[in-house]
Amino acid sequence: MNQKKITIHDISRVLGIDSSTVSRALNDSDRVTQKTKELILNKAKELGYQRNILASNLRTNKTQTIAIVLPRISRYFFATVIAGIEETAQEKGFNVVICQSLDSFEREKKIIHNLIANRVDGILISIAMETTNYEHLESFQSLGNPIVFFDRPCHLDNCVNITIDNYTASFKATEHLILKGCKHIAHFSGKQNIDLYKQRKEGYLGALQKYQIPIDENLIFESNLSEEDGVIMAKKMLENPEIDGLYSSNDTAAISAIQYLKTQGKKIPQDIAVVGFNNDPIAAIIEPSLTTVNQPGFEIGKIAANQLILQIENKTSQNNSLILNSELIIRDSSNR
Amino acid sequence: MNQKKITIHDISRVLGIDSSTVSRALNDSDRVTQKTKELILNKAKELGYQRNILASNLRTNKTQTIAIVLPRISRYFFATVIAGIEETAQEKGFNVVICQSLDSFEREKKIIHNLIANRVDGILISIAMETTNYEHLESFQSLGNPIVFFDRPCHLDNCVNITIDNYTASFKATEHLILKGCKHIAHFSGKQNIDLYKQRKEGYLGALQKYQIPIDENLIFESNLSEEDGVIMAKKMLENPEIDGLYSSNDTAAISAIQYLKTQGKKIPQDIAVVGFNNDPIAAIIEPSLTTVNQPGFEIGKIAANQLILQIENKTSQNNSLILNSELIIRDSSNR
DNA sequence: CTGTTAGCGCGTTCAG
DNA sequence: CTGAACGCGCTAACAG
Repeated sequence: MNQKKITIHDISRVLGIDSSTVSRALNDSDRVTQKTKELILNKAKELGYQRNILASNLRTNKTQTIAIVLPRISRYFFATVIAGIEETAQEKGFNVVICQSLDSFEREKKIIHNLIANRVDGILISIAMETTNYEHLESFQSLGNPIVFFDRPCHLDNCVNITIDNYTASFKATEHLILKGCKHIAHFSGKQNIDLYKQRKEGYLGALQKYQIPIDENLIFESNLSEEDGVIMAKKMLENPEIDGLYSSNDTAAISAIQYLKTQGKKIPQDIAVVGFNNDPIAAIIEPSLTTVNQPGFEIGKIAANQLILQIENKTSQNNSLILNSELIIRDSSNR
Repeated sequence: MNQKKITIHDISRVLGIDSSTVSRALNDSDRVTQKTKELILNKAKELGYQRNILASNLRTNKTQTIAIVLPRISRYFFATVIAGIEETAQEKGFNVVICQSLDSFEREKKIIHNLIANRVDGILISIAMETTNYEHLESFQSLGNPIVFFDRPCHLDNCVNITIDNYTASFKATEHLILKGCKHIAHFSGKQNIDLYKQRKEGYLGALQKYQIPIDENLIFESNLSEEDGVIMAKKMLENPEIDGLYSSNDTAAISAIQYLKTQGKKIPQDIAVVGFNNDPIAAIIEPSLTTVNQPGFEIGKIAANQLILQIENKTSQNNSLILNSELIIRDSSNR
C-alpha cells in the first residue's frame, strides 16, 4: 500500500509555478508558453504524476465515458458492434461501459437512470424490443447529452440513427432465392412494430412482386425469432410441402429451423434453400451452404461512436440517419 | 436543459439542519435519529434530490464499481459468468464494467491501468492466455483493492481463485467415452502452461489409467483450441483410423472438428464418439448428441462477485481457492 | 445525536 | 501569459 499521490500542487510547489498553470499545461491549453509546458510535463512525468480522474470528473461534470446499451452482448452482430465502438472510443480517449437490457424495458430504464447518475457523456443504444416509451432517454438528452441509435432506429428528436439498408438487403436476399429457382419462399419475420423487421418484410415482398411471384400470407411467419421460434416455424413449414425456399430475418431462427428440418429428412439446400441474416461464424460452421446477409457490425460501431463523440466534443446535436450498405454473403457452392 | 441540481445544502437550508447531518441521513448512518432521517428523506424526495456520485467518489476515493476483465464477452461460458456477476452486483449496489482483453497481455495491462485510474473498487478477472507477468495486477492490489480470479486461476498472493474441478470433470468425461466402448480416445488439449488445461489433461490420463488403457502420446493434440485448430486436429485424427473417441478440452475446437470429420464421411457418434467442454447451446444445436461438461458460469459469477464485494466492504484480503463442481451433460440418446 | 470545520484534487474565473 | 482565490458536492474528523 505505497500511497504516493502526486497532485498538481506538488508539481506547482517543486517548480515554483502556480497550480493553475500546471493544470492548464497538463490540459495542453494554449494559454501557457510552450517552454513552461514542457517544463511542467517533464516534471510531471518525473514525479510519476497521475491525474485524479475523480476530481476532474467532479469539476467538469464529465467522465470521458460513453455507454453502450444493447439487448445481449453475446449475439455475434452486437459483439462486432462493440468491437468497433471500442476501437474508436480508445482512439479518442473515451472509456466504454457496456450494459445489457436483455430486451427488457424495465431493465433498460434502470440502466439509463444509472448512466445518468454516473454522468456518462453519451449513449449508444440499440433499444429493447419492449421499449415504446422514451422518457428515460429524453431525460438523458435533457441534460444536454447526445444519444446515437444503431441497428434499431428510433424517431426521437436530435438523434442520429445508424442502420443498414434493410429493405435492399432483404430484397437482394429474396431475389437470390428466386434466381435459384424457388417458387414458394417462406419468410421468418419479426414483430412489425419494429421498423427494421417491417422494412425487411417489405424487401421480401418487393422482390416477390418484381418477379411476379404471388404473395401468400401463409408463408410469412412472425415471431421473436428465438431458437424456439425457429423450431415452431419449421414445424409449420412442414405442413406446406410446396415451400422450397426460406428467407429468415435472423440467423438464430434460421439455424434452429434448418436443424429441425434436417431431422425431419429435408435436405438443405436441395429441398429448401435458405437465406439468413447476420453473418454469424457459427452459421458458417453449422450450415456451410447457408447464404446470409452480412451486417457490417464493426463499421457500424465505428461510425456510431464517431458520431457520438463528435457531438460530445462539439456540444452539437444532430438529427439525421446514416444508412450503410450490407452485402450478401453467398457460401453455397452447391447445386441449387 | 432544465438544470435543477438540488444539493444536500438545499435540503439543509430548507430544513434548518446542517448539511453533514443531511449527508449522514442520506447514507442511512445510525448516528441520526429515525425521526430526522425520515424528515430529511421525505424532503429529499420532495425536492427531487439526486446524489452527485462524482462528488461522493472524489471524497471517498471509491466508485462502487467493480470490473470484469476477460478474454471475450461473446463466448458462452463468459457470457453466463457475466450474467451471474451482474446479478449479485446489482443486489449489492455495485456498478459493473466489462473489459475484453482478447487474450492479449498488452491490452490487459492497458485495461488494468485504466481501471486503476478510474478507481474501480475491485476486479474479477480471467487472465489472458499470454499473461505471465502480474505486475499490473499487483499495482492494483498495492492500492488496497481486491482481485478475484475465475476460471483461470493465478497464484498471486491475497487472491481468491474460483474454478471448477477440472481434473474430476475431465476424468468423468473420459470415463464416459470409455464406458461407451471407446478404446482409442484422442484428446484436444490446451497450452500446458495454463493450469486448467494441464489439469484437464491429467484427468484424461487418470481415466485411461484407471481402465488400463495404454496412453498414446500421438492421440494428444495440443493447440489454442480455436476453430481453425479444430480442423487441423481433425485432419490429424483422420490419419489414425483406430481413433474411436475424442475428448476435447473445449467445445469450439470439438465442434469444428466434428463438422470437418462429417464432411469426410465420418459418423458422429457412431464412428467417433465425442465429449466437449462448456455446455454451449450452440453445441446442442449443431450436434444434438454431443456430450459436454457443463461449467456453471452463472454460479461462478455469483460466487466470484460475492467474494469480491465481501472483501471490498470489509477491507479484508483473502487467500483461498473455491472449487465448484461441474456436471456432465449427456445428450446422446444414441446407440453407442 | 447533531453542528462545525476542513478539505478531496482539480479547473476556472478574475486580476494583473 | 501567469498567479490568487474560489468552489464543484460531498463526507470525515472532531467537538459538544
